[in-house]
Amino acid sequence: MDNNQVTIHDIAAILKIDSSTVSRALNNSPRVAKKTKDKILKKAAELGYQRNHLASNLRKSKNFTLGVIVPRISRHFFSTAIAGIEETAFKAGYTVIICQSLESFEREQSIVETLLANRVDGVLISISMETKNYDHLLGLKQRNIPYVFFDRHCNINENSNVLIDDFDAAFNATQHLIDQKSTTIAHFAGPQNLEIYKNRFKGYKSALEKNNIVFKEELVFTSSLMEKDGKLNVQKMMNLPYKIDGLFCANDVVAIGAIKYLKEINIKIPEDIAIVGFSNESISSVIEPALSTINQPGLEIGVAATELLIAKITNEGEKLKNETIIIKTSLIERKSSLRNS
Amino acid sequence: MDNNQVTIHDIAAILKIDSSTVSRALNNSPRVAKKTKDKILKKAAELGYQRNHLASNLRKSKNFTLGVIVPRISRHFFSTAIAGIEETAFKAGYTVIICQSLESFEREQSIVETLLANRVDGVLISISMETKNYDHLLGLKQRNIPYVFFDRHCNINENSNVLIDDFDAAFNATQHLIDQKSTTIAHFAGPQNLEIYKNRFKGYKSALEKNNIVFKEELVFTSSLMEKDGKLNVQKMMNLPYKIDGLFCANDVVAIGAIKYLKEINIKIPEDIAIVGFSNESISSVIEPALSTINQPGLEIGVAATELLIAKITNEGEKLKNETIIIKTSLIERKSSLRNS
DNA sequence: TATTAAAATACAATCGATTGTATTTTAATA
DNA sequence: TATTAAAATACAATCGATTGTATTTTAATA
Repeated sequence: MDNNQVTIHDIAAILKIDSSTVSRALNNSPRVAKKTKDKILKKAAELGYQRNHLASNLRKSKNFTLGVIVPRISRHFFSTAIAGIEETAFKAGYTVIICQSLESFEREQSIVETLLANRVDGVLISISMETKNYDHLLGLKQRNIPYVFFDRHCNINENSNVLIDDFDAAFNATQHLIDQKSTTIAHFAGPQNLEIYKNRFKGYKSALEKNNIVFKEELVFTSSLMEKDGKLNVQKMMNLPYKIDGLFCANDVVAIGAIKYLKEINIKIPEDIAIVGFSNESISSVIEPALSTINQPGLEIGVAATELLIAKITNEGEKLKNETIIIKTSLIERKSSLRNS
Repeated sequence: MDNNQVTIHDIAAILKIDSSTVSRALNNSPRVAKKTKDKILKKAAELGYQRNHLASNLRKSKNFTLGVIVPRISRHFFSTAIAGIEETAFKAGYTVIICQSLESFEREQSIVETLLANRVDGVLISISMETKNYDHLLGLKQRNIPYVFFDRHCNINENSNVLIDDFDAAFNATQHLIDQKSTTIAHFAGPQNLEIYKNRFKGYKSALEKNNIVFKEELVFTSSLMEKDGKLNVQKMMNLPYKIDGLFCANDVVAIGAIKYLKEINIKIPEDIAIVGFSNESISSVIEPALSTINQPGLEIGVAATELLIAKITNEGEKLKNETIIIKTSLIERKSSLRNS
């Protein structure tokens, strides 16, 4: 099968030298004389030697494999994050196993089990909407396998995370709606067991307070943020005795659902109601009116999370302290919220 | 590091039995007595034994790793294909290395090199727009590493492919435009070095012929099918001395670009010009008017390609003949082309 | 019961690289 | 030149599982 793969033993035999010296030379050990090293490297290049990672990793009892758990690969944010993860991991010599929870807690649990069975060296995780407890991550802790949350993290302490400042972004989004003369602003919130949605909610609330707008519980509609939820939320919203003229959505998908339905029932965006979403999915610049949203740099988040994870794996001995990295977001102002232009 | 991982030797020692017997029992070899097998499996379960794949694969000199080369992970079609690939590969015990060519031939070449260095057991590839020759795949052939093209294949024979019938789909799309009373139909074509775009072009042409519409070279605009190309193509198209009332685009992205610009210059879709795209990206149902398109089932294609590749890897001895699997597509009729409703 | 074949198990080498320890070679100093 | 320390290299075990061959045990038959 592996027909003519060159090994260190082939090189050793040709040069009449021990394979341990060849190994050390290829790893640039100071224990090998410069002259010998050169000779070995030259011959290795000549024969087209390529290290057998299986053997190397077996000996070092390291897998050079990372597990990645995301809700859904095909979401634009996650696919760009994965691009960053793959690239960073690959450069550092790691292979990546990508798994989708599909927002199911049960699936997420079994994925963790499988990753453990595959002896990953570390895990990147963005938890599902159903995830409310974290016992399924204990196995990782027990086996001393480091993990880093990205985007959808959890609220237990002593974790490493790569996040955006959801509170801040939501605050800015809401403030923007207020700046555009919205006075009665609704919020389509995500599952409140997830920190990110909790913080987006808080940011919304805080912006209202700061502008002396009374917060009304009835204006908050919590759902799984699917497109259909956008329609359902709008229907409920329309039954309220308020003239709602602003809407901050916890993601773009639910905002798109809302826009589609609002147009159906002939409500003008942004004149009657100004809307801001969250995440900058690619659909958001295409819908009409184009959706204002928070840009969430997936690639950058993926890269940072992977770098942090690898640092944790590598410096395991020194017990790298837990770190939380915050990646900057920005508000993209589009037609769905711009009343002045 | 790997603190308390149980090995076959641990089980062997406890049961006072040889590790080779333990290995055979765990692999359900007929050489081990049922009674012994049961004893071993029970103890293995009790100790939470998990096979060390590194050791196993080293011995079998197999990597259980597949390489995947796609132009861009974040394209909806590819991200869903990857979901299918990951899942199928994982079930069969394979890990997947995902690489993006980003439509660059140079990058594609170096990716193949890296995959070789990583000793993948097989490769799934959807070639870049720049790829015009296939010498970079010779290394795979030489080392007897099977590969399967999916979607973007190439025209050299003796390959395995999982494709859609681009000709047929394009024919149907064009026929649909004709059925909707289009008489002068333009085509936004993709790079003609790629078979898929060649076939889409041919399908378009064939539908015209069948309906006795004279094919005009000037109505074909070839580009890289980016969004900006949509605008550029429309500008060129508008300078022609024809009243174009139908447009078949080789992908959705260029169609979206076209629609956006056509709206800017106040041309009515579908009344003035009916449009059909290709691939069913998620943006296509969101644009207004919603874009008619060809549904290209990414997940299914990914699954089929992976199954075919693994079959080729597994039956290497028997030299599985090259196979081309065609996955069914369907025309999704939306507002951008429906004049009758 | 003795003999023989078949079944079950043990032995030992192996996949390829790494690494602690032992040995040899080289260079430095008396 | 003889002695000693340092540098370079060789030896050998190891990571954990697999697999061909040898040996032992069991069952079948005379």
